[in-house]
Amino acid sequence: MSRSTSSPSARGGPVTLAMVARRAGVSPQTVSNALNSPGRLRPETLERVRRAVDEMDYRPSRAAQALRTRSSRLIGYGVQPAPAATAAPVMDRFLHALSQAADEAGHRILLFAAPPGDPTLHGFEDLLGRHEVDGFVLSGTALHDPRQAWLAKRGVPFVGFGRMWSKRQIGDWVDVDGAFGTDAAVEHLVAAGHRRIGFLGWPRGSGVGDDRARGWQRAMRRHALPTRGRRVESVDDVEAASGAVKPLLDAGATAVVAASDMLALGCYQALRERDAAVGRDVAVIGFDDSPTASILSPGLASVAQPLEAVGRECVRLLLARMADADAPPERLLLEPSLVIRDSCPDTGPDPHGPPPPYGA
Amino acid sequence: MSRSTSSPSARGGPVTLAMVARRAGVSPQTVSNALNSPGRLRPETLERVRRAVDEMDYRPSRAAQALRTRSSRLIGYGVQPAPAATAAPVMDRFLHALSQAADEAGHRILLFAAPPGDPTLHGFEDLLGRHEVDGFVLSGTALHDPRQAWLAKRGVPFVGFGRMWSKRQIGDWVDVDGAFGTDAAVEHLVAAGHRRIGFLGWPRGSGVGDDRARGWQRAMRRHALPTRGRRVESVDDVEAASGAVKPLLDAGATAVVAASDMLALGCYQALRERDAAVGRDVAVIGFDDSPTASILSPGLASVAQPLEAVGRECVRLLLARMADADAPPERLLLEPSLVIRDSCPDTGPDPHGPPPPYGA
DNA sequence: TCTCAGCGTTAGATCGTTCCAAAAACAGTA
DNA sequence: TACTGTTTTTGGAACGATCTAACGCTGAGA
Repeated sequence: MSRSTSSPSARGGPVTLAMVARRAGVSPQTVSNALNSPGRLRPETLERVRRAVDEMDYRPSRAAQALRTRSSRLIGYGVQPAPAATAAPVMDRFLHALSQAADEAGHRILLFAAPPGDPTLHGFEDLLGRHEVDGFVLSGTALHDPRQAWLAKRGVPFVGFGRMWSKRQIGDWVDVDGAFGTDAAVEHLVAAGHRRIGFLGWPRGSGVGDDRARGWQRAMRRHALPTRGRRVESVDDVEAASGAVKPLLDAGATAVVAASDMLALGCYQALRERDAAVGRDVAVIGFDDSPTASILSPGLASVAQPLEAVGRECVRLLLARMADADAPPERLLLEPSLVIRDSCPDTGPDPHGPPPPYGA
Repeated sequence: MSRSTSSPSARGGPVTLAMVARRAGVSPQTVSNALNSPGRLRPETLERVRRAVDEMDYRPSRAAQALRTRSSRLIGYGVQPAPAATAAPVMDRFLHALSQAADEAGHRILLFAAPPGDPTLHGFEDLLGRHEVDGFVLSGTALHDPRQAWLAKRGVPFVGFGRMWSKRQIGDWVDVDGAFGTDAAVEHLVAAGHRRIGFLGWPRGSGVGDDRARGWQRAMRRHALPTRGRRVESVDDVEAASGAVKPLLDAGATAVVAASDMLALGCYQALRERDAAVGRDVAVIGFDDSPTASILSPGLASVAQPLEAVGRECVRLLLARMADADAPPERLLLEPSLVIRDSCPDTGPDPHGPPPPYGA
């Protein structure tokens, strides 16, 4: 019998467990066992049930399963409007990876509109109260984020994309090692012959930004290169960044590592204003590998986050947590990778011409 | 009694309809009526039930509701990795708007990984077979997209973001009037004094691209401006676009309307290569108002899609379709808006200097 | 011979809600 | 008072799956 002729939508309601059981000549529970713990059935019975399931194109009703098992197999993800414009594509790729990983594990991602910074956590409360989700994936974790503590207190499984920047760590998380990324950027620049490498970061106090600054500093120290006065700050805005980076350029930096592609773009603008060429005169490396980076000219070298891996790991940790609430927390730091483009050629700084003044 | 003390998670299982009924001194059915058809209750009874619901912080179980009503109140959305890099933020904003609108209507968005161009439509089949979703929102509709026909044949409610480009129209959709956008762009350029306005589009045959070309052509004709030889084509890639636009610039175009921000960026690059200034020498207008557009320098004027409105309307149409499967199809064309930035100054083309040759 | 554990299977209850039809309460008329 | 008709309320049966406890059967050990 072909699938199409016995298609559920063709006639009547959906195919139920009981219908399959009748056809296979067993009880409904046996069909359930065939699907959930096939080891309990005699091989020939199993085969008979399997055939019936297949012939009737039976699929268990999610609603009934959810009611009975008290588990919806749904994972909540609160969507916020992307704060920085360049961050949107990052979240887009992450969401896709997350959805794919969840699907493969028999779960799905449920979106809910999370008003940014809603202190009442009303959305979470609602989803939980109605048993709509089994757990949450958090992203865009801020410094004093109340969500982790709130969820942990109620014993709700969750995993964060982004570590906790406060001292007290709560729950599982997956994060990208920003320091590793900027460290690698410096390493690459040094290998290309750069010595005067500045850092264009966000204002201190943001966990992510400070982390990225740390990697630059660490690598500079390792190579015995000075860092004092070679770090400037700006909010994530092209104009502001363009202004902020000027002191670095004035002091003769041959390379700039930026905490975001947006900041790197400010660097582009500052260089253009003084008729310097990005890449040839000054190397620039950004962070996030946003779509903008690849379409700029010259292409912006950037530190790319392994978003597919982050999505996969988030799902893995969350499922592990749901399976065992008392397991010790797991925290994962993934390594980003440096994407080299024309803004950062291998040739290094222009060796001829008197080196301009640098430093105090 | 405060909410916190009677919180469901505090002790025992969840608060059920029966528990509320016992407290209010009515039957479970009456509580259900109080929530679903309050008009049937005597005002004082209603008030009593409402108070009990409130005091116990009761929320109906979605699983049980879904099982009984055969409706999950979930809307499926297949996430594909964004094809063009610059398109990602567009989908991000759309998804947020969609989620918000769905939430407000008491529904939620369920993501599922849709392998791009999967002809088996396996994901859809699975979601439907298990009654996981009540309907679908489609996006990224291609020319010979099989999804609409497939869904329509089975009577599944759906709405497309993007019209159908084939002759046969199926189902409801919401789309952005691309021709209106490029028409408005030309209109703006003409008002600023431009006459030699070229169009940098995608290769013919893509519905979206041809639509955007049509608006340019329409506006040019209206102003009795020639279009022959003033339209060039390129795939959505900066390098390719940069090469493709050269003939237009060689012929002395003072303005270029592009079918995407990516193409517009190719135009930026071509102009930079010949030391011409974007905005001053040649005006450029892109399409999509991607984040990249706003952070470029000079800022790229672009046609912005009303994504929030599209999301809202998608949900509205979908709910209407779910309420009445036989209603006549509704199709909505929303107007994009022109975002003016420095790439397109009001002053128009430089009047001095001999006009370079233009045309065959 | 009797007991008992192990095996694959099954009957019956259960999850929390809504639908249906019938019962109860109420109001208005004869 | 009895009768009719209209609210308002309620018991019982689904919805479709899974869980628990127990079924009959076989074979090993006492």
